[in-house]
Amino acid sequence: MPYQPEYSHRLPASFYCRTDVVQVAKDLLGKKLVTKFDNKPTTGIITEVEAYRAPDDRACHAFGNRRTKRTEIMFQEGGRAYIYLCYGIHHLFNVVTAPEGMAHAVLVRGIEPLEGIETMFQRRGIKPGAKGIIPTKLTTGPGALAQALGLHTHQTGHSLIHPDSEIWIEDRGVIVSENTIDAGPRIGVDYAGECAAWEWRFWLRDSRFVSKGNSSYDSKS
DNA sequence: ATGAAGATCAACT
DNA sequence: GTTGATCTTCATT
Repeated sequence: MPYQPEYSHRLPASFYCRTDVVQVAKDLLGKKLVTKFDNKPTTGIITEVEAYRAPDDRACHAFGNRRTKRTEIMFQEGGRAYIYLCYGIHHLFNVVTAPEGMAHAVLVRGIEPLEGIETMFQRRGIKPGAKGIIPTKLTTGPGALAQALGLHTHQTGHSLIHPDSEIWIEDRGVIVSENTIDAGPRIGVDYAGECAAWEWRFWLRDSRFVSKGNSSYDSKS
């Protein structure tokens, strides 16, 4: 059944705990991702996501329902952060979905910055472009976005629902119709056999803050 | 104890 | 288009 938006609130458990992670991934587009560390809010609209699903998805860390210390978090009830280190450098932020026992997650790959942009530039170690145009590299790509929002592996497992948590997602009432969403294969999962071809990457066609595969917005300074 | 691989990015040529 | 950085996790010895 379709999710009913709630305005001006953290997305509730009922949003995250649905069993169709592909649908949840699409529904996350247009939502507002918020972190508030050290009383510095940084926020942005989610523009690009990928779905991962155990047990049948070979690209998922929990493929075959493999439980390890790292993947354990994905088996918990939806509405938590799963953050892990990639290539020894990048902290990738995922949203855990589905009820307890189903290891599903959505990787957030891009946001359009809204608030706390100064803080994001500082964390990223880059400067604003000419005329105040925000360079897409500020928050495009999962490693970049996590750095801009101050997300780190030590926050893995943190709740997105609990009123005191420092990471959450809001519905601002942005309507994303199906025909403004594009889909394609996930990035960097060529090793995953036939699963590599699944079109479980979704992005807002009209956003600049999308990592690749969208030729009309590539590499414009 | 050891080694291989990885849901990436930036700086090159 | 190619490559180096950098380190945790997991499987194997």
